Amino acid sequence: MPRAPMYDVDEVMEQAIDVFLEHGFHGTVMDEIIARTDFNRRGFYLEFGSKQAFLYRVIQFYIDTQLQRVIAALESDSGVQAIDDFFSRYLALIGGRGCLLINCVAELGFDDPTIRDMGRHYIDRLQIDFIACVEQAVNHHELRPETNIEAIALQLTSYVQGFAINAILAQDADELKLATQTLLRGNR
Amino acid sequence: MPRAPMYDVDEVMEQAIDVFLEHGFHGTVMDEIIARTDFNRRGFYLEFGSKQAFLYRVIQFYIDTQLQRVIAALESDSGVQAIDDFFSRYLALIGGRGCLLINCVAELGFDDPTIRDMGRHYIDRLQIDFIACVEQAVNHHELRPETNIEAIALQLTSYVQGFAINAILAQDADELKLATQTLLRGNR
DNA sequence: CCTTTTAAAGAATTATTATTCTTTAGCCTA
DNA sequence: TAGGCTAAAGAATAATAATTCTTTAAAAGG
Repeated sequence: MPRAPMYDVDEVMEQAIDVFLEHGFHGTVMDEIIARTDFNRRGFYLEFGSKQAFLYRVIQFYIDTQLQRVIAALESDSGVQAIDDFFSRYLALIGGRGCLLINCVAELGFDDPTIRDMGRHYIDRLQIDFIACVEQAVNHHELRPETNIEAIALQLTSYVQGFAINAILAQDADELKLATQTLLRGNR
Repeated sequence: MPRAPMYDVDEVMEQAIDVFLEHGFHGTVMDEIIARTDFNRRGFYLEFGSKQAFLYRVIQFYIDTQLQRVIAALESDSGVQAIDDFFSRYLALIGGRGCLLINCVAELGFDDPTIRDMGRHYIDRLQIDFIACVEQAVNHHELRPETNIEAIALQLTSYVQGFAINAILAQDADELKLATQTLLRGNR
């Protein structure tokens, strides 16, 4: 029997997310991936085949774990509270780092259909979940009955992308948090 | 007297904007810049020094001409009409292409302070101009007096970033336009 | 405790791409 | 129209970075 691999793929994914968030896809060099994830070059190519295939895996992992956990707030709970939860979790996720999926869409989206599709699915899901939440809120009399549900949901979906960009620009996490509070308060 | 250069720097800038929008900074190779702008390698390095210095010039040009023209809607006119104008011009600018500044912030912002500063100035200016517009709208009784001016302005600023991302993902310009109309209608 | 298998480490290679250099030829002036 | 200057074109070089290869050694089973 040969020795077992020392790296845990999930852990490597987590580490890779940080690296790609810092430098983007093309800005990240293999040397840094190797240095900052705990596995070796040969293992890398045996497991993933190429840097690009690796990126796809990392993004999918990011969606399935990080973003999934945030969106879950919208799907488990419901109404206004769910939306508050969502934004509070989302801010915690992207604060000081931005969103890997949105960054990759901005960097590669025009050229790369795979990434564009991932982005579209994510946005669609967000929109659908927001609609359900706002609908619930109306039903529970948390929002006025004449509320334009689709429009409000679309606003919320847009905020999310806006935050992802702001997270890169904001000096510190607090600034972003404050902005979010101001933004959501105004909507009541 | 030597022969005069054949290229017009402003024209080169316009052409370069398209290339960088398509492939991002690192994804754009010099060969394509040379092929699609009408000037030559030597001229390029004489004029700009490096690909990175060139990017800065192109972004600044993009801000000073394209984005400036759009933001002007907020500064010349005023009130709700100005905001409508702004979004209609902005959509025309980014439809099917996205926003060069936002893309560069997403790709390089974490690593590159110069670009981060450009992004911050842009967002700050947007926010200030929106505040002035919303204030005017309240004064002219286009919006209710209890309107939370800062919060509404922040919402609008966020939409702008959200649109920039959506423009990359939307199949066609119409989809984006429709979404925008829905979004703004809901806010009245 | 030796053999086999393959993981780890990192050196070597290859590919790509930014930058520089060389050649050619156009334009202006004298 | 000849000469000098420099723009255009693109070949050559240098730098960087992705991928592959080689060596070393750790673990499991006999």
